[in-house]
Amino acid sequence: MRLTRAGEYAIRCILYLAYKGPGVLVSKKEIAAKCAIPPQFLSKIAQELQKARILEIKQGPKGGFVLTSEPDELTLLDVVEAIIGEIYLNDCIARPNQCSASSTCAVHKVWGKARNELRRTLQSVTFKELAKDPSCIPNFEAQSQ
Amino acid sequence: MRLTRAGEYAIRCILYLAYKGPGVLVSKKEIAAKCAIPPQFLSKIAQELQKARILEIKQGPKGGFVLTSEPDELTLLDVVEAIIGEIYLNDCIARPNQCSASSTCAVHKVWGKARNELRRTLQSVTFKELAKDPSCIPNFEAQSQ
DNA sequence: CAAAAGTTAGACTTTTTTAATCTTAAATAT
DNA sequence: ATATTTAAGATTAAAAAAGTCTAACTTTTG
Repeated sequence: MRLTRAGEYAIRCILYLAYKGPGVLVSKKEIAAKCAIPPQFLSKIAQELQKARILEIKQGPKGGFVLTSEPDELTLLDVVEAIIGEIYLNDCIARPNQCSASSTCAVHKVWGKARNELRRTLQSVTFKELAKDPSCIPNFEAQSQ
Repeated sequence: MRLTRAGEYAIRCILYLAYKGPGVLVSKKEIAAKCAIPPQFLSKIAQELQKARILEIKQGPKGGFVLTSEPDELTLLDVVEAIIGEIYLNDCIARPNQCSASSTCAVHKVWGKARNELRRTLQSVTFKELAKDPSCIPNFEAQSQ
């Protein structure tokens, strides 16, 4: 019942990009260093984020990542689900057809409610708000480049 | 971000015991069959539930498990946390000292809030209520013993 | 246009976690 | 005493997560 490390990295990466501002290109190297993310792993994460149209990857020298979505429209939920897929808290809710229990089951209802609340909470926070405080970026204070 | 199978099994097992009533001894074999839980795995789960003082194990012939807690005081959260430990939704919140970001970080606050909501939701439901509807027990309808 | 710098994409490996099973031992009703 | 039932810990198997490697592709710049 934990967010994966890939999910945490994705949040940090987008937080950093949001802090720099949408449209600003930042090199992978810089992001990896500032956010303490293994560079190759960051590539994979960025690919997923690009698929979700959250950022764009620019190749070649002077390449890097650019935030394409608006920080005030981009939520924590968007980024988390781009990486780990739609959030479900248990398998029964995720695969109702495989579960022998009826959909009216009381336990199901609780997990469904919990899931909705969690998604709503993550959706209520935008990166515009989050980027006001860059303290969640591990090496934010460190020398640039 | 999913409940483990052990957690699901634990819920079913307790649901079954709660349906039978507190103080009623039910054999492991019966529970395993009715709740579709591998018998040996059920043993391990029961041991954890005993440690948490939710049920008691009785050995020997005519042995089995007895629910020792009151169904109207026993919550989903109690059972889930007995098996998977205290719920945390991300590592930063679970191990704040290992996380380099400050505890005042905005991202942390959101995850902390989400965690509290989730725990509160699971805590708001007792097994007395849940046991009214046994449809979450896979083979509930099947022939008894 | 060729070389250098930077990134991609997918396969592969390692590590960790989860799930389940096996084996030997212990408890207890009859 | 014995048959039944469960315990406890070791072990194995399977699945998921985390990270790395290799070869190829893009793009800037001399």
